[in-house]
Parts: sequence; C-alpha cells; structure tokens
Amino acid sequence: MSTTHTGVPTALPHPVPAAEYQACPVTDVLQLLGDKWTLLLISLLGQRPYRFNELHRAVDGISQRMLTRTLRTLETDGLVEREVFPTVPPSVEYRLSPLGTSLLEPVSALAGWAVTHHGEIVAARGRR
Amino acid sequence: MSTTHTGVPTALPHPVPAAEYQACPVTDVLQLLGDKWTLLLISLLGQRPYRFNELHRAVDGISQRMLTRTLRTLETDGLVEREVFPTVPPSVEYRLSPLGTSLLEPVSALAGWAVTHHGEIVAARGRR
DNA sequence: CAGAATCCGGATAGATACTG
DNA sequence: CAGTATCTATCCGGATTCTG
Repeated sequence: MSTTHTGVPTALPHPVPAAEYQACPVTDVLQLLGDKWTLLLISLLGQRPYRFNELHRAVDGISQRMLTRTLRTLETDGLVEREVFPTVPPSVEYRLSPLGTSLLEPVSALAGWAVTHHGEIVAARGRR
Repeated sequence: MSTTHTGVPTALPHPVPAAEYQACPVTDVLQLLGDKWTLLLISLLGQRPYRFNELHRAVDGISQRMLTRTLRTLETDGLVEREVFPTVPPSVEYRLSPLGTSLLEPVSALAGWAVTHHGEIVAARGRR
C-alpha cells in the first residue's frame, strides 16, 4: 500500500458503495428527523396527544399543508398514530406510537448534546 | 378551561413561539445532520483523517461540489478541521475537531436506535 | 374541523467545465 | 490535487382556495 507524505494510506480500507449508505438506517432516520418541523412535532406529541388544529396553533408559523405532510410522513413511517373520531365536525387525534415513543430517548441524548454544545457551533459560525 | 369530547384541553399549556424553536439548538443540530451527506462524512472522519479526493472516492455518488459544500459547512460549524499542506500538488486533510468527536457519542445512540428500529419503519412504509 | 388541490418562488443538489 | 464557477433540474415549503 502506497502512502503520501502525510502518512495517509491512499488505498481505502472501507469504501462505501452507494447502494449501502443510501439505504443506511442511520442516514435514513436522520433525514427523517432533519426537516423543518418533524422534531418539534415529535417533542410536542411526546407530551400528550394533540388534535390537528391544536397542533396548528401550537406550532406558530407552520402551514396547514406542511403540518399535514409532516404528520402523514410520520404516520407512514409508523412513528405517529392517527385516530379519527366520526363526529360533526370531525375530530382527529395524533399521538406517538410505541415506536415513536422509543425514539424520544436517543433524541433526548442528541438534544442534550445540542443544548450543551450549540453555543460552540454558533461561536464557530461567528468566526466566519 | 373548556374541553372537547376527546378530553383534550383546547387551551394550550405550552404554545411554541416561532422565534424560540427557529433558534432551537436541537432543531438546528438535527437539520445540520439531516442532509444527504453530513452524517456519512462525520462517521468516516470519525475513523481517521481523510484527504479530499480520498473522501470523494470513499463516498460513492457524491459530487465534488457537494463534498466541498458539506465539508465547508462542517468546518464553519466547528465540527471539522481542515489542514492544508503546501505541497505540489496541494494536499488537504480533514479531521473531526474535538467538538465533532464529542458528537460521535449521541449520534451513536441515535444510530443504535436506527439500526434496531429501521426495520419497523420500513415495514410501516411497506404497509402504505 | 381537518383536510385536499393548486400554484409558485427559493433553496438544494447534480453535471460539467475550468484552474492555481 | 483540491478545488471554483456556471448552469440546470428537482424538491421543499409557503400561500391561497376549496370541500366533506
């Protein structure tokens, strides 16, 4: 194996095939959580169930469309359960599924890191 | 406080002002990690330092432009350090900063959850 | 009340060509 | 080798309108 002046091997010990990391569970989950509203909705639903317009009012700034879309994605991925009450007018309740609830723990760990270190990130950004 | 037939209070105990969650450290960090390449690059750089084209070869499918942009963002946010060796041809090495290294731990926790539960998500998606 | 449908602008990301 | 510059296709998300 040839090396450069830096001592870094030029041959790769672990090449990453596209098919692998595109299906990477971690990347997939991170992208699921990384959008604009998902995490906030999960944390709200982690407190208690919410109804649609209740969420709409709770999350200042979210559009009806994005609230619907984000909830649909979470429902499709099995993190949120949607229950329709056939009343007039209709009422729909959203709650975390057991799977979604289990997600609260590792998210909290990352949230803890974020709270602790976000200042450093902001400081680094401030330097350029 | 009035309640509905579902027993859910209509008054919100915890309204979420836009200014708050838009600056939310957790949302900020999650969005930082949630893009297409960031997590993969962090995990690679968590193993050892890499040079630019070495990363380009390691991450099959990434464009030169996106590799540059993603690394720049990570550098700007203080998670990755960039060292230039004034050789001919030039050589640039990327490594995790201490801040970036500290991120490996909570990311691993979330990664563990992802590995454990990704099948359930995929299964849920499969049902619709 | 809880949405669906449509339209649209800005951001995102890939491909390509060029350079110190 | 390690980028930059440019162009372009696509996606994301907001606003608006309409409905069972």
